[in-house]
Amino acid sequence: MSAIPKEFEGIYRGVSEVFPHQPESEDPNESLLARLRQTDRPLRIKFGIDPTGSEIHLGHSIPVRKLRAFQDAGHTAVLLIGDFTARIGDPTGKSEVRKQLTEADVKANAETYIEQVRPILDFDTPGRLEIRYNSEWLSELDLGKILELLGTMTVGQMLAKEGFAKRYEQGNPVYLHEFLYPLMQGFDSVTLKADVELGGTDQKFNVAVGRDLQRHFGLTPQFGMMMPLLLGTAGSQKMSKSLGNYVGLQEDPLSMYSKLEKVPDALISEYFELLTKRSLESLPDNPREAQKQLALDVTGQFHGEAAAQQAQKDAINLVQGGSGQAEAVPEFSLAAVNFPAKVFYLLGATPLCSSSSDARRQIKGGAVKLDGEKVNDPTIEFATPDELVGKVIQVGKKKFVRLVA
RNA sequence: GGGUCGUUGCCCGAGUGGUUAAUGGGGGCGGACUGUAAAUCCGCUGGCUACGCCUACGUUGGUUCGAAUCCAACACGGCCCA
Repeated sequence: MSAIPKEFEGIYRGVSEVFPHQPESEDPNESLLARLRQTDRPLRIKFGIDPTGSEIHLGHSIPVRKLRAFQDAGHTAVLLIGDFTARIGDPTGKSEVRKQLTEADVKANAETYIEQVRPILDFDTPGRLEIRYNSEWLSELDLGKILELLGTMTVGQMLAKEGFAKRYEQGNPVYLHEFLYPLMQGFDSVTLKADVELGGTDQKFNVAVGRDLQRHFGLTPQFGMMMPLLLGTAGSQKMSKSLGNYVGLQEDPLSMYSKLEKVPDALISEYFELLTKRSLESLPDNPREAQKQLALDVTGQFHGEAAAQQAQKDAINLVQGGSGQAEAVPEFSLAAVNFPAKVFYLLGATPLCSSSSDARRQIKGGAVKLDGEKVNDPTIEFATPDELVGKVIQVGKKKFVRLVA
């Protein structure tokens, strides 16, 4: 991607591929730059997200941030909530079929998603944001229309999709209704009259189908703008909730900061590029310093600078043993615990451990501290909440909770 | 529709009647070390206020003192045939 004019740097930052891509061309259908320069109206930038879970993470935030960059350049962000498609499940990247969700699940998830992206997008400037649900048109499709969609592609073309081909070759099931997914996503682009569709690199096929369908329905095909998949905090695989290596957008400032300040060195510059506006030349040489600035920057985006600063102070205090000094530690109400309570039971009740059995293991593993003092015996018992109120309990180096009445 | 093989814990994948909550790997978590990183080493990785009890190997029944392991039916999937 050479010679991006300064005015479009924000739009092109961290992008791995744009297609079609004829940078020399002045044809607004072959070059996104040409389109951006020549357009006489705000472009419609589509990003779709399927509400398949209740929580989204930094990986999802990348295309959303890109939407924001387009908004800031005067274009219209079209945030598509795939409430209909969520129920089929995007086969992309899956080695097996995703389980189907109920309508109620999907609806509940969709509502939280909008709240979660609120800090990123411009919700206020008129004309800059459009939120749509694809059940609006997909649930209306009749068989005739569906057949028309199906008729635009051959099985061979479908099998060109990496995921399908691989599963098919490995003898894993590929269901016919999965073939509909790329077509539905493409039809979304038709309905929304998208000029550009954003997505992770794994979405290239689906976005390309959108182009084909738009052409089929007599529209100008959209551009595809693909972004790298964010690697998870452990550094080896893509960020994903099921792999447990994610940073959720809803996490409290301290957890968010704590996770980000220990991302592997190898990921620091990529995180900066994809999650912040910092110029990569301005990053400090000292990786420790870079981690801190990264954590501060990203946490600040979601919680405000003051909260991020506080999280940094708290993180330092907590780790250096001055446990009680931290202020913005998330609270956990002891009202949810029956007394007398043993530590492991108490800990199992907090979000720090997944179960009381897990809590026991963590204690045995030497991971647990109460107000900075290591807890060795899982069966220590507290008769009443009184002696616990105000204390900070922690598991490992980045999970803390303050006990309150 | 017929034949045949298969269905194991987050994932992959061993296990073919009795120390099997189930080998191993991946992933994750924790500890040591370090820069709260990486690499390396070590531990943990069903549930239960728990020295015991409960639930687990597609589902439901059956055989047996005893089954993830044997039998039957069903469900789902792969391959071959139609």
